Amino acid sequence: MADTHVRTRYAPSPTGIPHIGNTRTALYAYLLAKKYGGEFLIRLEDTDADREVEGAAEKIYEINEILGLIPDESPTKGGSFGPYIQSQRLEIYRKYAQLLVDTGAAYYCFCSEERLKQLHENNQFAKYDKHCRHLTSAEIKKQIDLGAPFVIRAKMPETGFTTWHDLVQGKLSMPNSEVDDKVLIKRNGVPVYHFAVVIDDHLMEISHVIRGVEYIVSTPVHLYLYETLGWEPPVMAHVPLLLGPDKSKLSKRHGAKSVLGYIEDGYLSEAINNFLLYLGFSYKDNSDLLTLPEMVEIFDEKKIQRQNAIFDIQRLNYLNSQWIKRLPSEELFHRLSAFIPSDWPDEKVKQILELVKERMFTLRDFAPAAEYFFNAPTVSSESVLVQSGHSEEETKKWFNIAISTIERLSSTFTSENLHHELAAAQTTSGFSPKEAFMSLRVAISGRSATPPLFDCMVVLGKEETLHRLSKVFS
RNA sequence: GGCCCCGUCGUCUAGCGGUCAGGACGUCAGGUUUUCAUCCUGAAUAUCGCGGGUUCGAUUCCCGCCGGGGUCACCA
Repeated sequence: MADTHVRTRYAPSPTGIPHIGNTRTALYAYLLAKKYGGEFLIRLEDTDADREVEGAAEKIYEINEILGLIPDESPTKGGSFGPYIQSQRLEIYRKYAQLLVDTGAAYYCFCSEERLKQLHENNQFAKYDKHCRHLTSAEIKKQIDLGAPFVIRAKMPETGFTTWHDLVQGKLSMPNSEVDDKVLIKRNGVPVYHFAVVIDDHLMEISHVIRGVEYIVSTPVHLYLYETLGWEPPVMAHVPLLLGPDKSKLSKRHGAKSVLGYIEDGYLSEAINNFLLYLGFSYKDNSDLLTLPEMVEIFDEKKIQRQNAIFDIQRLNYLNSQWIKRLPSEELFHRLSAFIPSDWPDEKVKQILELVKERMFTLRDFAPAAEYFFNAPTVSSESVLVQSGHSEEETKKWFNIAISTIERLSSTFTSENLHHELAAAQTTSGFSPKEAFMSLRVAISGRSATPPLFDCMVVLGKEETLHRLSKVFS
């Protein structure tokens, strides 16, 4: 492979926002191209205008942008093999379709939709009966002259096998008798996927076709087209599917979101990339945190699995929590902006982030964990007494000691000093450390689980800490 | 149903004729911590889908079965 110039492509259809399994294929295509110093491009396969969803293309580009899967050539960026939108290449396809008809590799089919529908009703698994395959040239001319609508079908070989070496699946073989005479050009003159991919992949000099295993069965048609056109076919790499927890194909039903959905849920692009890489791939123990450039480095197409992988959110959570810890504070702070109220002061958020980030699995975990720093919680004296394990009288006394201890700390309101002074006070209070500090914790936060108590007090500030402490029994 | 692909702990996987079948996530236990989380340590979890072969020896090779998946559009 070292002697072929590698060019891969991600060829989505703008029929919706691609789910995460789809994006994994894009990742693999990107990694393969970059590993060999080649190009990665995006081509929009919009040959089915009816299914097109407005804005989908933009979302697709956005996903690649977010993950860093930046194309060298694309509809928006352009390139010397453009246009990269199939609906703008219709003339090109027609030219080659005509060529195929002229050389006898394809033929006109005048069958009505009703006839085809009938065929399907008779046998839902039936292939086209090749009715028009044997039309005489006189019959064809007559129909054409009549202005009869037609489609162009591939004249597939009827015997033998189509065999090829798949980069991830190994040797693959299909009996030609199983292959349908696929429609290449629709009645409206627009090519069908099978035709457009072949033409474009060749014209755009794609060296490796990376796509999901659902395309394995249509590969014989593609290979037939390459052969009759006299073109060298690209290397085929059919990657496995992503399955839901119930082992069925990942779908919306499983909450199969797009990358955009995961970003909204507070997952970092780094973690998503990392997660996607390890789903159906192996590198060490599949838990290393890898950046995109590092992935390019270690990527090995031979290590792509052949079995479908089940989407496991727990692993994504793990990877995300690790990336949250690893990201520089400033960067993490920026990513957090979409997940917090805009009126929370930056400096305070940053302080809290340092305390909270090792407790976060997603960016969404921050706001609930930081909320009480900004809005004083309502704390009942009962909830404090539960923690203190002493009578209200004794607890009040301890709180007064704590309050006056804190008041004595002036310019030295640090975690270390608080710890030192309050620990000393606690020793003579008759309260155990747990009783003493858990009651204070609940008093200032309203909860029994928070970051280290004294750190919280520092973030709160002396005034606010005293205020919350004295409020409990007032 | 035809054709094609796949089958190692719950999950992602290592393994490429002789291994105590290894790691990671998750789970459980312990340690650290005034709490939670992190972190550290340890443990459990796979008769390698089943049944036949081949072989001195099969998770590794072959066959059958079973199970799962894909596909059979003028959708991609």
